[in-house]
Amino acid sequence: MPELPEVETVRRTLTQLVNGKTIKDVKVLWTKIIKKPEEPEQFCDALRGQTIHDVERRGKFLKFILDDYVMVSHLRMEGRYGLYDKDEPYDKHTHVLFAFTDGTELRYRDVRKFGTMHLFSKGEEEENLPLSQLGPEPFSKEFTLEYLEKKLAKTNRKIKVALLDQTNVVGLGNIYVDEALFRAGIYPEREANSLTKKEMKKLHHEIIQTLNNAVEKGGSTIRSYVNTQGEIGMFQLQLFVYGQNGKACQKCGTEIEKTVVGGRGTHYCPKCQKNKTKRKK
DNA sequence: AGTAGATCTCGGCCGC
DNA sequence: TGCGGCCGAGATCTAC
Repeated sequence: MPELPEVETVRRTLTQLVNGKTIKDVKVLWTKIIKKPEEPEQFCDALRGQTIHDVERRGKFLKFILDDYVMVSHLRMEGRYGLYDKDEPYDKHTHVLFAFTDGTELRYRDVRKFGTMHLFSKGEEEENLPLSQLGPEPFSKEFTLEYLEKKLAKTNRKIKVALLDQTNVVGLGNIYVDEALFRAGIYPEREANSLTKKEMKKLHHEIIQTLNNAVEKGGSTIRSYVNTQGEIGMFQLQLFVYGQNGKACQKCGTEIEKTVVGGRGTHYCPKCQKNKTKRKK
């Protein structure tokens, strides 16, 4: 569920909470979360004594920059980080604990246990999975209109499916892809290569805008949001279509519909996002 | 090479 | 109260 804006919000908060802290010990209670190295014990051994210098983001992944390593962490659906006092009890959904030398503890909670952590020697993280295949950041100068046009022109996949593909552009998940398509007025099942130049331009703009608005909102309203459990809060933009099925479209009043596209629940306004798949002539 | 579809990760929750 | 089975999001794997 956390997509680029949520991950960015978590990153900003995390950075304020853990930068400069030194790891004294690591406990892994659910080993399947640790994907690299293979032995969780090696994961713990490597991290002991390391100082966190920064927390960065690549797509939906968090990167913890340490002395000699980079820990790459994906929250998947329900992963959360929180800073606690080491003596505070933890619940059954807490799977990884990073104890710092100052008596605080960074804890990873994940009800579904879908999240992942990879530990790389510094400098090796970008050239290996899971980061190596990722497309450009939507806010970067690489993500130009021309780039998007080129990518989408050579595929007849449904536009929603193409946008969820993180090798094309990173950051969009099921929520913001529906929102961006709504804002751009594009039917989610349109073949990517059928988009007109004008639609392409609008879409490119709305991808950036949708994500940027969400980041701004998260950044300004809950800059350092930590709930009473010490957990870092996530934010969600006011949504036009996602989860709004059955409700009136905020732009035209038509009822928002829900279908399945590429196996994903898909929300759209049948009037604002007309199906123009069959273009005449 | 590109892509559709399968697989994998689980606890919550639904219905019986 | 128990339990089989489905759901969901995203990355990755597999087969065409």
